[in-house]
Amino acid sequence: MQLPAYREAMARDTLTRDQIVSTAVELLDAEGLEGLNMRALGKRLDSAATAMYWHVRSKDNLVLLATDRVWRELELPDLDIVGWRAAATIMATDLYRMFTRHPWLVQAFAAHVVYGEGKARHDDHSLATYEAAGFTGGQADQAAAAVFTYVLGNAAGAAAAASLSRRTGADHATEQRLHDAMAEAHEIAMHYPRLRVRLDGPAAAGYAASPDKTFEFGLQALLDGLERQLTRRG
Amino acid sequence: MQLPAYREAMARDTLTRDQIVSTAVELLDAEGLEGLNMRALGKRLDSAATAMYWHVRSKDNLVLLATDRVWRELELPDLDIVGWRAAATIMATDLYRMFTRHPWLVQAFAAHVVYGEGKARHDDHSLATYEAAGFTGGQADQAAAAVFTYVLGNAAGAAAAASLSRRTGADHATEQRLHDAMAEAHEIAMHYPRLRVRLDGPAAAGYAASPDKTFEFGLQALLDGLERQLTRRG
DNA sequence: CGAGCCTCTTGCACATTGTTCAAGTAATGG
DNA sequence: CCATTACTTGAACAATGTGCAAGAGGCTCG
Repeated sequence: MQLPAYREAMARDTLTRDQIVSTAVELLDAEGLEGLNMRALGKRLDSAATAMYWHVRSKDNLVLLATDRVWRELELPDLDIVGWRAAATIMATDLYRMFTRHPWLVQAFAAHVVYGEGKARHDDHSLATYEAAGFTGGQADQAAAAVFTYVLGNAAGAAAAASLSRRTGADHATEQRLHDAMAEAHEIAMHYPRLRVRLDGPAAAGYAASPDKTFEFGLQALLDGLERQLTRRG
Repeated sequence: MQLPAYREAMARDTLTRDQIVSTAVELLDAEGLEGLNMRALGKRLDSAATAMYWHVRSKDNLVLLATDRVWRELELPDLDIVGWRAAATIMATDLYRMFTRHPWLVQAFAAHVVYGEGKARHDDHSLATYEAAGFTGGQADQAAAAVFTYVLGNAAGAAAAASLSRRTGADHATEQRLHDAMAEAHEIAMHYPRLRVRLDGPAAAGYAASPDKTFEFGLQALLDGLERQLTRRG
C-alpha cells in the first residue's frame, strides 16, 4: 500500500479511503465489531473484498481509522462560557452518547485499539476542564481519568444491558448468539445445580430500568466527590 | 454433548470440564482472548482440539465458564464487621485486582458474555452493601452500578495502558500487534498531516504513571459523592 | 468370558474470514 | 500510441470454529 499524500480523486469512479471508513462505521454500528468483515464491506461497496487492502493496511487498521473518525463527532464546550462542572457534565454525557451510538467502540477499546487525534483532542480539553476546576497537574490527570473511565465502564454496562433487553427484532447474528448463550446458560443450570445461572442481578437491573439515569446519578456523585476534594484541600 | 449430571470420573484417564476450564483460564491469562483457540487448548491438554466439544458446547460457552470460574475468586467482606464504606472499598478494589489479573475479562464483558452465579453473588453482596449504607431500592441499585462501572472502566483503561507500557518482553503476539499498530499509526501520521496520532494523552498518562493510585483516587471521590448524597437527603 | 453399550477421543472435512499476490484494466503524461 | 501510474480483481492460502462418523476404552449383564 502506497499512501499517496492527499491524492485527488481520478476521473474514474474509484474507492476512497474516506468512503471505506464511512461504510465500515455503518457496518460496525449495524452489526457490531464481529459483524465487520472485509467481504461484507466489499459487497456493500460493490467491489472485491481485497480492494480494501490498497487503501487500508489491515482490518485492525481500518477499525483504528473508524475509531478516530467517530471521536471527531464530539464537540467540546467552551470553557470561557460554561463553568467547569457544566463542561465536565457535557463532555461526559456526550462521550456517553457517543459510546451508546457506537457500542463497538467499547469493544475496540477493550481490545486495545490505539486511538488517534480525535481522542487526544478530547483528552486535552478534558484536562483543561479539570485544571480550570482547580486541580493541579497530576490530580487533574487523575480526575480526568476517573471521569473518563466511569463513562467507559458505564457505556460497557449499558451496551451489555441493551443487547440483553433489545429483543425487539434487532440484527440477527447478535440476537442469535445471545439466544444461544441464554439457552446454554439455562441448560448448564439444569444439569449443574450448583451453578445457578442468573442473567439479571442488581447492576443489570439498574441499567435495564434506565441506563441513562443510572449514568447521570453516578456521574453527579463522582463530580460531587471531586468537588469535595477541591474544597477540602482549598 | 450430553451433560452427565455430576459424573464421577471413570477409571480411564480422561478429560474433565474442570480441567478444560482451568487450562482455558491459564491460556486466557497468558495470551488474551484472541490467544485462546481450541487447537492450542487441545495441545496443552495433549488431546485433539475437537475433544473439547464433548465437554463444552462451544468456544463462547467455554469463555462463559472461564468467566464464571474467575468471578468465584472473589471473597466478600462481612457487612456485620466492616462498615459499608470499607466494604465498598474492599469489594471495588478486589474487583479491580481481579480484572487486572485477568485482563481478558474486560474484553469478554464488552463482547456481551453472559455472566453466571459468580457475578450474581457479587452483585447481591454489593447491593446489600449500599443498602446498609442507607440507600433505598432503586438508588442502591444505581449506586452499586455506578461503582461497578467505574471499576470496569478503570480496569479497561489500566489494561490498555499496561499493554502500551509493557514493553518488557512480554508475550509475543500481543507485543507484535501492538508494535504494528504503533508503526501504522505513525505511518498514517506522516502521510496525513491532519491526522496527528498521539498514543499518550492525559488519561493514558494518568494510568501509566500509576494506575492503582488513579483508581483509588477516583474511587474515593465516587464514594465521597455517594456519601454526600446520603447526608444531603437524610 | 463375550456381547453390547455407554463414555469419551480422534481424524477428516467444511465454512468463514483475514490476507497475499500475480495478473488485469483504466486513466494519464509524453 | 505507448509506458507508467493508480487502482481492481480472482484465485489461493492459512488460521480457526465446528460437525460427523468412526474408533477405543471400560462397564455391565448374561
